[in-house]
Amino acid sequence: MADKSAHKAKVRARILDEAAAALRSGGTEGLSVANLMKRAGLTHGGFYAHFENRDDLVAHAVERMFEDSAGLFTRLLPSGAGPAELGALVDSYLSEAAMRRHDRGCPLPWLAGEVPRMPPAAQARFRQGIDRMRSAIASVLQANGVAEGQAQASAASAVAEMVGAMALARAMGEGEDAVAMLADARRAISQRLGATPSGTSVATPMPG
Amino acid sequence: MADKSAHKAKVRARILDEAAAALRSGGTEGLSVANLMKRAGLTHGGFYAHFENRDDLVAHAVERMFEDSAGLFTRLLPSGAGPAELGALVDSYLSEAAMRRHDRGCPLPWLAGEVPRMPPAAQARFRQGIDRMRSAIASVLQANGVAEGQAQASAASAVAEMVGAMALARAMGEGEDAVAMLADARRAISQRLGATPSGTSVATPMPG
DNA sequence: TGTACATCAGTGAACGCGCGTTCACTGATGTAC
DNA sequence: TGTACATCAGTGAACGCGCGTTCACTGATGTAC
Repeated sequence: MADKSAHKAKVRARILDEAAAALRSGGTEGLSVANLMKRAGLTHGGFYAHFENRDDLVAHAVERMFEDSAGLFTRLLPSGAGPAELGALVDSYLSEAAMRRHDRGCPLPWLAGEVPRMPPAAQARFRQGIDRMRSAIASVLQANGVAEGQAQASAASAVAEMVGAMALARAMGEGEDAVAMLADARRAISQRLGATPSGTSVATPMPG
Repeated sequence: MADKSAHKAKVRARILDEAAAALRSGGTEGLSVANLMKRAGLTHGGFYAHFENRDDLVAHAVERMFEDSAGLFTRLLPSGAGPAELGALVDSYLSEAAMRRHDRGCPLPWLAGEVPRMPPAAQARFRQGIDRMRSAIASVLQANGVAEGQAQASAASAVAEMVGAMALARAMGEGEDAVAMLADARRAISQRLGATPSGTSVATPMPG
């Protein structure tokens, strides 16, 4: 019994990983049950042993996708984080490597525009994901002496530019222009958050 | 003959308007030829008298969509524009009304994430559209004394945050949180561009 | 330990449906004489 | 001006296809005695 349910959990995780990857590169409509199951090494009929229906899968896949970016935030912004950690987060989120990785990472630049037409359960996961990103950044700002209201506003602005810059960089074709767009955004965000970009050795003071 | 081709052009424009509206609210995949033609008051077979195929339509519909935001930029940023006009543009692009209008306006917040999987012709229109937005803002900054490199970088950063903030506001459900997100972005962008928000009567100097 | 039975993840054929595209046609309009 | 013909936007039936979902089934695994 234990072996059986452990096996089922593993298969379910495999399906979700494939679904998350497919959603990123194909959007909500680019994900078909038959294709997904084939990629997971199964036949389409078995899908319904793991998920209620397609909408249920999409909601869980979105949750799975956010685990990637939540992981990035948790890893790079431990408690006690300051300008250097914030700078590293911004640089990491907006790195060229992140732009070119299409199978992993934050779902927002790929899917933000589609959220309004997603099934309700998936919409809820997105709202939660956005909120967590904003809160994580706001907490660091507050812990470093920025007033709450200003910290919330600065964090929201930073998240907006991070998501927008990555979406536009990919829309621009990931070439020279796109790389420049990422660099411009990294610099602009780090500057107004008082964060220290990864490459910099001299610390900039956090605004108080 | 003249009457006949004028009629055809009108019908084609009507189809494109409907397609642009459908793309915004349904994405690339939410647009079906049969549905579109019904909305335009025709039957699906007639579609091929106006467009080569579905991809051809999508490319032209994207072009049509950008005409809306290009119009906004041209209207609000005439030659000789300064901080006040720049502030009005930012406020207008990121207004609550713009967020709630789903049938008109800039296509980027809706579709930026889908661009990488669009047909090549449509991708090209998007790249052109992004470039025009950035150039329009950069020109104003340069005309007001900002050095070229800095003007380009600031404009890119502003466009990224405008697109990201609007996409996230809609993804958040267009409620209180979304309204706050728009306000935060408007303030952050205007501040770093040295622009004067519409509601402000005291002018802030443009950074030089 | 050995046997009979229950569970249930996964199979694969089948369903009804909407899709993009094709095509023979209709009928209003414009042209030629 | 009147008639015969050509053009072509638009019609609507039909096509092949992939979709999400259902369902009777199979067969490996876990449980009961």
